[in-house]
Amino acid sequence: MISTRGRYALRVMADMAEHGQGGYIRLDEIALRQGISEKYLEGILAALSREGLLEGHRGKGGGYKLTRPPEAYKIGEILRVTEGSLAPVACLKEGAPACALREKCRTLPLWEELYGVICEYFDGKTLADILPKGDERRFGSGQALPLQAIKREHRP
Amino acid sequence: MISTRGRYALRVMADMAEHGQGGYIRLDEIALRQGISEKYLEGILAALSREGLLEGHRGKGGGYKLTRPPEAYKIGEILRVTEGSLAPVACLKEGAPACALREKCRTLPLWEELYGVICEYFDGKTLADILPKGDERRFGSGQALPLQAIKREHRP
DNA sequence: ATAAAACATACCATGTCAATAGGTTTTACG
DNA sequence: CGTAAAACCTATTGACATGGTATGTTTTAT
Repeated sequence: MISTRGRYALRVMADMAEHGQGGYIRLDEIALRQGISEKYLEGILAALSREGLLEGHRGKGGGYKLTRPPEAYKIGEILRVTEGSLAPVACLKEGAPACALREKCRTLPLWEELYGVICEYFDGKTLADILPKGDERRFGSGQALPLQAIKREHRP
Repeated sequence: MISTRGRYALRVMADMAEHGQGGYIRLDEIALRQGISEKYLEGILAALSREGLLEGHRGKGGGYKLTRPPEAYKIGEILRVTEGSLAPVACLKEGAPACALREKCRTLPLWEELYGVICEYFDGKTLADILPKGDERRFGSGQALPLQAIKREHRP
């Protein structure tokens, strides 16, 4: 199951895409809007920042901002950073101890296929897909360069 | 994430389809073959029995057996009985407290669609789909139970 | 110099999971 | 009958994750 960590992350990223005009957004502002505990949110944004999905700026006037246009964030990417893994069963997680019955297991193929379905689902959608229709905010550079390519990549 | 409860349930149902010839199979036999704690398995089989997916018979010569042919068990059904719900997020579970931001939530449609994908996946497969190819065991033709044969088959 | 903000670390309360323990009923069979 | 075999039932445990809190430290604009 997807925990609040990943769900909050998605909501917050969407919030930033909607409310950020290219400038930094303060954490407490986001927490207030989304009804999330400030301190708890800190840990989530820290992880997203560490992995480069967000850029944090310290000190007065600081905050966080997106580093890419919404179309360039795969939902799966955001969830993996915050949830760790999207594997539906423990034995498919990275670093999981090899199952002794692996070869005989009747259900392993089932989980593997489901894992594929889930990844396809989450990697086939971007942050832009969960924004209100027509919310095409211009970002810093505003270059169209990667946009169509990205869209084509994920929307066959 | 699917816990061991649901995963064990599937493996055990498959085991019973493979090794039961219409007769009752003792719990400890299954636990041994599948490498599952006997006592833990008790609780799982009890639930499946309570919901009518299995029939339990007490006393000497008792055990469990399937109540239908494998094709008639949807994977989703087995998992729901043992896992409780297949909802990918807490807010979609039955009896979950209504989310205050439900109407504004950017991510709710995402979870709802995923929930649909998961249900489709699990309800589109049956127990027969995880059995070895060509394993069309007769049911109801209750031949005498070859328990010794089973034991010999699986003890190296 | 100061205040605002991100960043970092440790802690806690709760709940679930997997497993175990110790019993009670039911049933076949000699 | 009596007995052993089996399912059934209830409670407890230890480990772990989750969601959240507390208490700082660094950086930065003014």
